[in-house]
Amino acid sequence: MTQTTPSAPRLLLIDGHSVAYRAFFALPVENFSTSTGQHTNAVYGFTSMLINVLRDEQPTHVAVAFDLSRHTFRSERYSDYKANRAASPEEFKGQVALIREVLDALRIPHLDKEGFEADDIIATLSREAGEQGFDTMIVTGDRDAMQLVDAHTTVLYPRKGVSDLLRLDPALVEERYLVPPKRYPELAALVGETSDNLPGVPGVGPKTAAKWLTEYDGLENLVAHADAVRGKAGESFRAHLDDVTRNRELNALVRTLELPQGPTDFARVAWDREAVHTLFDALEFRVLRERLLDLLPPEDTEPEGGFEVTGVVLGVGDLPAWLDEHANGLVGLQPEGRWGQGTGDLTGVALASLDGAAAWLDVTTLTPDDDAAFASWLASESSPKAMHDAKGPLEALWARGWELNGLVCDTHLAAYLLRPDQRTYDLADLAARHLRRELTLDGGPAADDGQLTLDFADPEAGRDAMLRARAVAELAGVLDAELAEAGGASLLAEVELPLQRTLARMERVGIAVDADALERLWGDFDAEVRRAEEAAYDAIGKPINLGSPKQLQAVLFDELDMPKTRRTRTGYTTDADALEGLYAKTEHPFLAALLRHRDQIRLRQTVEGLQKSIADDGRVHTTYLQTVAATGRLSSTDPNLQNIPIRTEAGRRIREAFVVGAGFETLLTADYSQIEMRIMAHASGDAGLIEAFASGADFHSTMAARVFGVAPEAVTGAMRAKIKAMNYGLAYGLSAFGLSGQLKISVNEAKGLMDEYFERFGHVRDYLTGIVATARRTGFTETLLGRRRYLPDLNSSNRQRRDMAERMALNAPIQGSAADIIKLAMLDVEAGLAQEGLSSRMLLQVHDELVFEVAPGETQPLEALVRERMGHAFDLAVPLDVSVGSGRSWHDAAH
DNA sequence: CAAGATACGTA
DNA sequence: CGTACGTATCTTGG
Repeated sequence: MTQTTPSAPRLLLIDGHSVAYRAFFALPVENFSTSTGQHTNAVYGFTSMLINVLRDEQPTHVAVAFDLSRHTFRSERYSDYKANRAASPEEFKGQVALIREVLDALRIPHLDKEGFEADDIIATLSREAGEQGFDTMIVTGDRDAMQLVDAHTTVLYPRKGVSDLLRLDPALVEERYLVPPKRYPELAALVGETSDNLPGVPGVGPKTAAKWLTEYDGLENLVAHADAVRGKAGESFRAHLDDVTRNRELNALVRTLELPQGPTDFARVAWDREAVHTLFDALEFRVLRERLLDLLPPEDTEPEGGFEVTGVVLGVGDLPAWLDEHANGLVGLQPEGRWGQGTGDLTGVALASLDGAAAWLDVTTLTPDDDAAFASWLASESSPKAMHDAKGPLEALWARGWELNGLVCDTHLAAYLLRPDQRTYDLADLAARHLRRELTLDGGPAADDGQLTLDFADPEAGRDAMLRARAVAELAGVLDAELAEAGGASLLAEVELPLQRTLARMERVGIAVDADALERLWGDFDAEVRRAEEAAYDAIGKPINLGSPKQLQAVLFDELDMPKTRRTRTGYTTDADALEGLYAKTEHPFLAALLRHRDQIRLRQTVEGLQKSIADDGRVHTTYLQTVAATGRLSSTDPNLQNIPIRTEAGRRIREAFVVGAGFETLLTADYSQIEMRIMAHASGDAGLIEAFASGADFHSTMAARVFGVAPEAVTGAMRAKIKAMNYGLAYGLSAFGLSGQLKISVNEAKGLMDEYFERFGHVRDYLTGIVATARRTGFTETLLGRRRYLPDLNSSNRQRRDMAERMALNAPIQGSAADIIKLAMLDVEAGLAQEGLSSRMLLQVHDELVFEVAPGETQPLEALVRERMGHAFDLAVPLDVSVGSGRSWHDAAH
């Protein structure tokens, strides 16, 4: 491939200590620490700077120099050297070692030398680099480095913090310091350097110093003619000649060190991706990781460590023969194009076979013969294919009229099942982690979202896609094997893979909305927003930004002097709970208006969001994310249809705008009641709990009757509410404190309630403690279908982290098993629709609820089908209760 | 301008 | 000081 390489190699040298120290003071240490208490502000700042410079300067060679200790030849020569410097703060210590770890992971060499400073190393390397024809960039906060600037050497000096780097070339050095770079240390010797504890000549500043140096053509000559220097400053100079001479000796950088490595040894190489991930996980650098991954991977990858394909760009009529020859085993398929909102379009497809052959097909210019051959191969169940995140591409394939069958592995889904709490499943990272291979792409690692645009004028078009296709094909085998090892093979093959297609269908179909109804709603909510706004302004006598927590805090706690609420990181909370508490105490009309405003503005924006997502077909097409929730749930985005309001009357009105589409009869909703408690009953085997479900009576009341030891008809509303909160809280790792807060009772009372509860339902307690104990031992929790979630923090020495992990461990198998069950139900229902030849279709999933669009005359058969299939998706020790409702809108279909 | 914090909707 | 999410907005730091 052709790459425009600059004529000269570009060497980046960084003064590690200087930059780290700058970063340490630029970024507030209290905002940068991991949950284990390790401070990371210097590491963060250094790494952030490094990423920026790698991106902006595109160096071909990189090295970092560090100071070893404060004992150097300079401190030998002058014991007060840097003696004014405070010992480095406690929080700084240890961060340098972490920076070195970062460099190791990035495979960037770092050097130090006993008795010398990082500056001297850099001075030596920059000299060598100059002699060897490099262009050199030096990042340092130490001004002594100015003396190194020349036509091929630039200093990048942090102006403020560590991200704003000033680029100093010879002209700029002269402009700023009034002398050429070579003379800078002479000037510094006269003026002094407080940070090094080198006093200069009193009364002599940069201007005088520069004037003298110019007049006498340098320090040496100036010293020789010290007697001739006139004025008070001249006297002062003569009185401090020794200081000046010493300063000059000390600030001269050593350019002739013996170093084990030279510039040519610093060529950039591929990162150790696994180490990067491990380290960034430990440092909790989320954003930096993303920024790092956005960088082009280094070009100098060892070929044997990367992916190679023999790629061809298929021309007219080439496809059938290629498929015949190479598509005999598993083929990796890498589509390029764009997708979203339930549809998409493809520009091209790369195919890669495990025999090493790869092909690129421009699907926009296919002949009818090629099209037919491709369509038939795609649709063939017996031609095995692997893809990475196939759902979007599948919708794009459908949009071109192609069917896809024989997808035996999706590396995105497989990687998720293996490690469900990763943030991303970037193909290059998977290759590094599971194949220990570097996937080096020209176009950057961005193609996962389908937004990559390819330039077809480029003859290399398709190269990246072919490499990705090859990586997918190879990964498929490895991930399958790892998954089999972890007991997750059937979860992939029988649940997630088929579900992906089901979700694609749901996304493609979308749900109809009544745009006029939304318009009216918007108007109503908007009017309410304005009214509340005015009421709020009236109540405090002036307008403020009601959406600004900061301004609210000023009004509530300073001006109105209300009692302080719960603390947040930045002040006092103004959340709805707290405002209601304040209202109960003060009855201030501002609070009522504010709460009303919050409500209405939120409703308005929900409506607005929906309006913006209405597609040309008058329907809203959400996107389900299948690999985001660590428990195994789905999530919904763009727009999120899993958080449409239901709890308040005003909110429910929004559900009236989700309606049955043309040609269909009604919407039908079906949801599981108390599925998580049923899973708890099943998994714990608690006889009391199982019985409570078997009775079929109101669950919370039944439970309350048992806990309080009263007859079912004697259960009061308060008793039921307490037990209901307890029931729901159990699966979340509820504490007595949390329960007390929620029920507004004392911690003691809450504790008593919990004791009483567990007294009656002992197996529940045993089950819950057992989950945590097992997970602590094995390292993971497991759902009914064997879906794992790894929780290494269960053994953390940090109590907060450990407690958090314990709550996750309690919740994951329960929430995850519920997710398993509804996923099975979705597949069963879909299969049932096909078997029974029904035209009704599944539209939405909201964790324990499914929404269907019912074809004319199918209400009865669909309801029967849904009840049957959802009710028997998985065999539990208690019945799976399903409630069903139908109506013209989602609201009306509620039950 | 991007990232974090806050607030809040759902199960 | 219960879990799992996504989105809008404001604030803050680069």
